[in-house]
Amino acid sequence: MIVRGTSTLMKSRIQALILDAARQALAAGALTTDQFPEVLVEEPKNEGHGDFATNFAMLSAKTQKMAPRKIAQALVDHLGDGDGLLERTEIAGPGFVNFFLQPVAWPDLVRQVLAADHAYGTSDIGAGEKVQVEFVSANPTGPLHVGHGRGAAVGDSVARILACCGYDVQREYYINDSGRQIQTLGRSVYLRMRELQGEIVEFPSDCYQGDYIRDLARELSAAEGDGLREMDEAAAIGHCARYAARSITDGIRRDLENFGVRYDRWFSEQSLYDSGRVDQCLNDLKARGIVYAAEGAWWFKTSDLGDEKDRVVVRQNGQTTYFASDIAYHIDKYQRGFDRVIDVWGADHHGYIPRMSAAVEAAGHGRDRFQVILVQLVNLLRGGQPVAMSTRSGEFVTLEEVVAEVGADAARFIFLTRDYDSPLDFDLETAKQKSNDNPVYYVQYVHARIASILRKAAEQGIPSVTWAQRAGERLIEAEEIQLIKALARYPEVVAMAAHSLAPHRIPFYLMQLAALFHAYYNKHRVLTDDPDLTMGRLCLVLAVQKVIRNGLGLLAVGAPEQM
RNA sequence: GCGCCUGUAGCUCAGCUGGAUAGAGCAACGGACUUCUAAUCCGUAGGUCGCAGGUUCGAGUCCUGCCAGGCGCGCCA
Repeated sequence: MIVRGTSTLMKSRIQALILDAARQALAAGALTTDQFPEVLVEEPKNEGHGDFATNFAMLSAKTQKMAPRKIAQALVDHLGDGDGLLERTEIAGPGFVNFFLQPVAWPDLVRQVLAADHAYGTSDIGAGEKVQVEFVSANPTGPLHVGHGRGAAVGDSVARILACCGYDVQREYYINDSGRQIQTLGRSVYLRMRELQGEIVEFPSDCYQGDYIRDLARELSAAEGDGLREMDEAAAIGHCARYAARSITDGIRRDLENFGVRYDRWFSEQSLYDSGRVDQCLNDLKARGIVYAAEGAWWFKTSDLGDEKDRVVVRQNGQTTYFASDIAYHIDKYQRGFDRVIDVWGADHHGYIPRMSAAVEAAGHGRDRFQVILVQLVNLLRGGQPVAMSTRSGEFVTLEEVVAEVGADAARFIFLTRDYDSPLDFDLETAKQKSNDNPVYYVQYVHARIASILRKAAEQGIPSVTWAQRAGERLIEAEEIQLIKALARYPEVVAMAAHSLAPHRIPFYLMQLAALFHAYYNKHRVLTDDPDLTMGRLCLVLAVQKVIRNGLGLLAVGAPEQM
């Protein structure tokens, strides 16, 4: 793993030392085999256990056929000091080797952070792999609600994290602008228009009930009501459908932009039909016997590929199902050259995964190239009380309303401060609070506070913060070393978030870093009478500020200069 | 009935893919502002990691079986 700007990062240096010691020990006959496990280095929770520790000896016990503590001893006996990096080592517990670093080894990391700046935390672990992240993809039949907001925050953040780690990422929104629901949308608008024109119409319960349908009807009526009256009903409904879908899609795009989310591509489902790719795909699958006719319909043999039963792709009435266009869509994704496709779905769609995976596999792509992030549902609360949400009745709180009430930063942070595998209670009152119940401000406050220090420093005649060895050497307080260690961890946190598609690691890391900073701030002054000490501390807090900014950037949350 | 997700402090949640004495915030209690922003900090208290087995040097983490909650199980999307 190459982590830019941190190739001399402590952990990898320790790993190298351990591996080297193991080889030396083997050469000296102190070990029995070169079957070494992966060298795992961790930071012990307990400070008494050193700066780093490895469980190499325990993991090797079986293959080496030796007692763990004896292996540990062999390692320690052949360990170099890493050019003065190590102060001492010890063997502890069942066979841990604990490493204690020279305290002076840490401040240089501040220099590295400052030098890397925006690039600190970026890496090449993605190696340019082409990844597509498709998220939200809500049907253009109504405005986005909070659940979509969670999906948007997760999808966008995953994309940012992957891009940060050297993946070639594309964000895409799939517009379901075809099919029966769009017809229903058109009919809903059409009927509301006739209502506006004074007709008494019975509005069916399976039509979209929300007020936004009336708004659309009003707009359309004002713009081209006359023309529509002259059309026959079917043509008018079709026209209404296209108008409404386009208008709602525009609204969705605007809401997402206000939420900090931009897509590289908006992909139309209808375009798959227009270009004949759905038919082409079905014919191809029929030719291969994967799609077969039965009971007057066409079925996909998903049961051969792990699904519990076969699925219909063309109904008895000749109409395709959504599954049919989804197959064509996903095949198209791979044809566009993506090595990996990530779909972000609401948890209520989880039953769809086996058949989609089956389709991807049938198209000749490995299952590891298709990943679904299932985002659990959002319970919207106000002051602890559930807020009624029902798409059917049209009574729901839209994403736009939530963003207007609590702000995009707070909303995004809350969405991302929970594992998407867990359901989320989103309390509007809590989200508005500027307290520690609402950690986005806690983290942003660090950035603002440091900005304030830097302004003050400039007033006192220190216009720029520049690293100097003798200044860095003054960073010896325990809180300072702790802060630097936290900074050192950042690139790994990002890499891990990318590897396990776990954006929530970023906010948790930032909260931890913020806590260390606030504690430091309360205990020590940055601006002192001692120029070297002051410069050393300015370097440190500037490095903290940069990491906070970089981290918040992965969440698309702002880093304010003042609050 | 079957499948997926969840179950960790009073509440909301982490727990780095199996490591050493399980953490944070809120709420509670007690402290700290003539100082670079108190949207902050320090301290106290709070636990049978849903339950029971199993795997091994070692389990909140992995496997099995239960229990509870959420979501799904259509020729709907």
